[in-house]
Order: sequence, then C-alpha cells, then structure tokens
Amino acid sequence: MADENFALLVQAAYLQTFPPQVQLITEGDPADFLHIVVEGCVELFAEGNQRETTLQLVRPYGTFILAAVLKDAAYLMSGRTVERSRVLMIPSQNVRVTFDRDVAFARALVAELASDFRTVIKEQKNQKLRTGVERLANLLLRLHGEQGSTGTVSLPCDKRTLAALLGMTPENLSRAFGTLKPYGVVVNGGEIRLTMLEDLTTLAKPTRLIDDLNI
Amino acid sequence: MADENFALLVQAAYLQTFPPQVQLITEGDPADFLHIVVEGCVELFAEGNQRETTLQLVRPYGTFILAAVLKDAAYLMSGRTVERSRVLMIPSQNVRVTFDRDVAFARALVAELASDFRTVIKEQKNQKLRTGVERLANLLLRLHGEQGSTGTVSLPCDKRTLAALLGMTPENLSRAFGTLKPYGVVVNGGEIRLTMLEDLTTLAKPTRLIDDLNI
DNA sequence: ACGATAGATTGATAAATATCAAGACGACGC
DNA sequence: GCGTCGTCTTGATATTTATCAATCTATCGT
Repeated sequence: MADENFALLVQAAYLQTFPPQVQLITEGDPADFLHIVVEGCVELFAEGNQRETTLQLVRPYGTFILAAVLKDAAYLMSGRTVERSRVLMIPSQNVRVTFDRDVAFARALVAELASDFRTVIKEQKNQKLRTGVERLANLLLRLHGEQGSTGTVSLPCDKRTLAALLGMTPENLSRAFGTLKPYGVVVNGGEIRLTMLEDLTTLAKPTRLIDDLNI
Repeated sequence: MADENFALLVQAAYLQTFPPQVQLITEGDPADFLHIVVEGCVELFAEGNQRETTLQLVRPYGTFILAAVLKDAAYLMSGRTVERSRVLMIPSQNVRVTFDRDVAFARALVAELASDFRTVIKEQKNQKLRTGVERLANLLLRLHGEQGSTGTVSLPCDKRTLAALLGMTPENLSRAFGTLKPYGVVVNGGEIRLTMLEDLTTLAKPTRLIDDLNI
C-alpha cells in the first residue's frame, strides 16, 4: 500500500500489551477497532444458552474481527487473551477510509477476509462431519506438522480451552485422549507424544479440504 | 460500478437454467466461476467420512463461492440445485480483474464476503451452543418472520435436506418436530403452523447475534 | 514444607443423537 | 383404481456426548 496511507493507519493505531485472561472485546459491542495479534494468543469465544464455546485461537499475525469492522457492525464474538499478548488496534473508521482510498490495502484485506471465511467453512465441516475423537486426532496431526514433525506436540492452550475449541467438554477431551492411547498418543500434561503416526492417521482420515489451512 | 466494467462482466457471463438435483460444482475443483442464484435454490454441501452434510441454502440473489474465486483456490463445498434454478456464472478471472479495476465493485464484493463470513460465524454459534430441538425452533421462528408472520411457515426444502442443514439425521428431525408439538408446532407436510408463538420463543431463546441475518 | 487452589482426570449416570428396521403416507404413472 | 416409488415417520437399540460428583495432580505463595 502507499506509504502515506500506511503512515496514517499506524499513526492512528494503538499497540498495547495485555496480561493473560483479559477480555478485549465483547460480542454485541460495536466494532470500534480492528485488532491484530502481534505477540501471544487471543481466544475468540461466544456465550449463550448458559454455555460458552471457543470459536478460534488467533496467533501472530492474525486479525480479528475484520468482517465486523468492514460492515461497521457489532462483534459476533468476544475475545480474551490466552497468554500475555501484544495487540495492535486500528480504529475501524480509519480502516474503512483507507480501504476506500488504497486499492492495494483493499486487496490485502480481501485476501485476509477470504482466508478467514475459508477457515470457518473448514471448521464447520470439521464439526459436522467428524466425531470428537476424530477432531482431536486431526488437530494433533496438524499441530504435529506445524511444529516440525518431531514426534512431539505441545498444546497451544490449556485443555479446557482446547476442549471448547474442539466442541466438547473437558471431561470428554480427557476420554478422547484415552481413546487415542491405542493409537500411540501419549499425554504428559501439555506435551503429547505421537508414537504411531500411521495408525493415528488411519483413524483421523485427514483431508486437505478441511485440515490444510493454506488451501 | 462503472458501466463499462459492468458490461464486460455481463458479456463474459453465462446465464443457465438447471433442473432440480443437478450438481453445479464439486468440492476440490478449481473455482472457475462465481455463481449467482437468480431464481430457485442451491444447496451447498460437503462430503467426508462416509457422511454428507448441508452447509447452506442459497436463494436469489445470493452468490457462491466468492472466497474461492477471490483466492483463486479450490471449492470447499459442492453445490447442487434444490429446485429448478437459474444461475448466472461469471468466470472467476473476470471477477478478479474487475475487482482490481473498479473500486465500487470491489467494495460491493467485500460487503458480500463480510456478510457471508458473519453468516457462517452465526451458524457456528448456532451449532455449538444449541441442541437440535433448539436449532429447529429458532429456524421456524426465523422463517415465520421472513414469510410475513402469518402463523404458518412453509419449509424451504425437503425434510432430509433440512435435517442436514440443522446438523441432524432425518429421523431426529421428525422427533424434534414431535418434541415441539407441546409448543404449538403443527406439522402438515412442508407446511407448519405455529399456534403458541410465546411458548415456542421461550423454548428457542432466539438471539439477535445468531438469528438476525441482517446484523 | 505446607496447605490452598485451579486444572485435569475418573467414575457413574443421564441426555442427546445416530443407527437399523419396519411401517405409514402421499404423489405419480398407468 | 391400484401398484410403485420415494419420503417421511415410528420404534427399538446403540453410540456419542454431557452432567454431576469425587479424586487426583501440579503449581504457587507463604
């Protein structure tokens, strides 16, 4: 994008550091800022029906919540830090103005939004086509790949959050890990060893159209 | 958008009429066309794990699949006509070129994409925060409003598809209708009468952040 | 070292949902 | 009118998932 437009955006933005478990946005509130996770991790969640569920984890350099900002609408999800995190916040007004002014910026935002959309669709397929155990198995395999295929995976958050992300209760997550033991999944706190990758893969049946985030 | 750009798009587009149950796109295929439903109804679905699930119904004048076209990526879902439908198909190459050339067009696409994104998020919340019966109750209430609040709702598709859309089996949908009988839901084929709206609403607990599609 | 606490696990049970197998109903063609 | 077909419904059962209660474990501050 044009240097001057970039400068204007940066000038209007706030960069803040937050401790863990700080709620940054609340569903229903107007979308005042586009948030960009620069460091750490933010959990997007929603409440309703006496329940709470996690919809997404955002890590550097991911944004939230772009769609609400572009539509000038209310947030559909709440967000809180999982760990100590640095977040860049750009006033949504500035985002929209720059969007109209700078084609390259607009193009970039669209690419981001389209990727986000596809991520959510994949997650929807994940939820509707797989059981809890299968979702866990596929997540382990994906993390394994992302973390360098060393045979060990470290979980990105505590197990309660992980359970909500996978669409199950914490108790169920424990049992799902138990179910995966015969497939070489050895749990040690947040560190998981995968000793029988073929068997686990056979169970998980990963598909590029769900599990490959780059597609 | 500029008339000349519009003319170019239209010139490149195909308008076709399809009978019911014709598959228009297949997940995994490259996104050759942006599709716009002009008349009728298209069901977007996905397969995997020996199962199939419906993700969305698209009615006039909705588009699919915008994100894949903009990213020049593969379709994540398959699409088939539910009833006899007319569909406008614009080659994705033309969409992308025009997107770069015409700011107004770009802005319209972004608005559409952002709306689609929010629709999917709402559906994700619907799935993860509600039981099957609650999802059905809320759907009935939403359709009731959309169809003019006459006390009668006509289902937008056959019950098998409806069940998949709600994330349940056809058998379960039948039973869910049975569960809703004490709440004034009288089923007569695809025509449903709602005789106790308050009670149904109490059960459904609709939320604007899930059930209002215009937000 | 000591309890206090939050997170995680386990067991028992209940609720939600899926599966399998019939049976009912309605639309359609002849 | 009468099969025929596909859809929908119903019943019986199994699987999956949630809930509730209790226990365990690790961490932390004092």
